[in-house]
Amino acid sequence: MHENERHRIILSFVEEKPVATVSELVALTESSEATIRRDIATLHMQKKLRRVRGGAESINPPQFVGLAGRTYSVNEGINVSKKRAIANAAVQLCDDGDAIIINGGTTTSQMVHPLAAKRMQIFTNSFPIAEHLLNHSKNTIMLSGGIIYREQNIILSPFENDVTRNFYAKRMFMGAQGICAQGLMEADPLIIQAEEKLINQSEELIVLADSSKFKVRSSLILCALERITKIITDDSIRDEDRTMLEDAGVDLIIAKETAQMQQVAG
Amino acid sequence: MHENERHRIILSFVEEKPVATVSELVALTESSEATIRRDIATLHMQKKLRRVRGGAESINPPQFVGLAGRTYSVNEGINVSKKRAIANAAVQLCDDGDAIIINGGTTTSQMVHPLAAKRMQIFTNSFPIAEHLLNHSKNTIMLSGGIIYREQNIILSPFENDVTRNFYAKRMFMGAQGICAQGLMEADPLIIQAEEKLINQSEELIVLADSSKFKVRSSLILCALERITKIITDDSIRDEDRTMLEDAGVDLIIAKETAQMQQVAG
DNA sequence: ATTATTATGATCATTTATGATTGTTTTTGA
DNA sequence: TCAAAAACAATCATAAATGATCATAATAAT
Repeated sequence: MHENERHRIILSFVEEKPVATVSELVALTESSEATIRRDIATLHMQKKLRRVRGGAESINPPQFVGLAGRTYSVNEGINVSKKRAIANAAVQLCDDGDAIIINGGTTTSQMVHPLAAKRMQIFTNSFPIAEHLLNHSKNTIMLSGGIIYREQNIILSPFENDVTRNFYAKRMFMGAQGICAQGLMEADPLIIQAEEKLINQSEELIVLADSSKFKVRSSLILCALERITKIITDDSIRDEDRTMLEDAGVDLIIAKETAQMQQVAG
Repeated sequence: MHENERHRIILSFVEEKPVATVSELVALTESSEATIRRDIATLHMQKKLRRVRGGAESINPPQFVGLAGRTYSVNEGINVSKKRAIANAAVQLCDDGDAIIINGGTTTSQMVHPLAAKRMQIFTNSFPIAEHLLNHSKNTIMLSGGIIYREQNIILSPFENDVTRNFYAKRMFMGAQGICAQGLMEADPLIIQAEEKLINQSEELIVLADSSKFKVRSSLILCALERITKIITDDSIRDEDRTMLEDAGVDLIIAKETAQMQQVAG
């Protein structure tokens, strides 16, 4: 058996177990312990797996660590105070008794804190949002079903059978990776899929996006600007972007970090 | 058992309790006290937990509302060591790579600790089970969608659209409030509803029930004894109940408590 | 075909993980 | 306060895992 062939077998096996032992891999590849150890050492150097005494373990997936988790940490730090102001403005659009949909994301996650004081019906596909609201609020929580993707922190079903179809709310809140004339943009196909499942389940589509998002373009278009009811952003938005939104008929809400907010007609 | 697996089990268990004792962890991992103390020392160095006399405690804020949370506290104290032994026996029926279904309940919840060392596909309708496994294991977690009922700690959809229909596993594990000749019994209609949704989604139906359950009768029949593949219980089961199960063609597994577990029970 | 190079397997000394034993320290409760 | 029990640390023996070395087999280059 060729080295590469063994490596592939080893890597696929390692994914299936908490820790794959040397003897298991010996049996699987019908080679000697020495060979397996050399393979493991090589793959360890290549960071394809982690060598541990007794065998090897998978290097991924990263542990899921909730709202302030590591997988989000890259984005978490950016513009937190602006995101918080935007999230606050979003929650101010809601009243007790309302039913809303919240799509998972770093900006929408900030909504959980002001939502803790509310008494609403909240449907979400974000496990950490549900977790937080369940433990820290009295809201009624409804969750989409499916596989929990740890990286993206969303619950997504590959099937058509999905309670998502049974929920309809006046307002849906979502984030975005980028906004331009083409529409809302995302980079991760999984997130696109999750958002597409939800996007027609509400009357108003409210997008939470700090002003930096207007510079970002990604590879995947989620929906046209015209579909959006409101965009909540911060006061650093450029005039040209403001005009772009006006042309598309999108309401623009500027969230002030001073907790005051100002509405501009669109 | 590998060091890493023990560490996961230990960390998983420590989160649930004010203080996890050495003997509890010995029982849970089936290793010696010396090993557990070394593990605790290691994890203490890594700041994954805090070492205290008698065992270890979580490093996180002490106020935790997870599996041992408020709504469970009534039942939690009853027969914990037996439930733990039964849950252990249940997990021993599983191999890495398997897909299983776990129905929420106090007994099935005990499965999370041994499951922390596995690598499986786990479908559940219990939010706390999903929460715990997501945070403390590398298993793939799949969740049913719907409304989260805080009292019963289950996710339940009143609709037919439900990803539950898309999942099928070799084994499903569930608890019960009572077992008698009429079949499995429950008292709460919501729980009946949740269990009925799942009951046909697996080949084998494995019931976890400590021996006290054979004395309980409730108002609602969930399913006939004949539908059950195996029942895991403890050695206090009466002969007449044993015969009843034999007549219905149900396999009986007696989960033995280890010496340490019995100590804990006292 | 021959040689050089590399991959593999076997052997053995070394290191590491584990469990049992023993003696010491700390806690508990009378 | 003191005695018993529990928890702990230290040590050692054993078994497993590993690393180093060398011999052999496979492969490539000339």
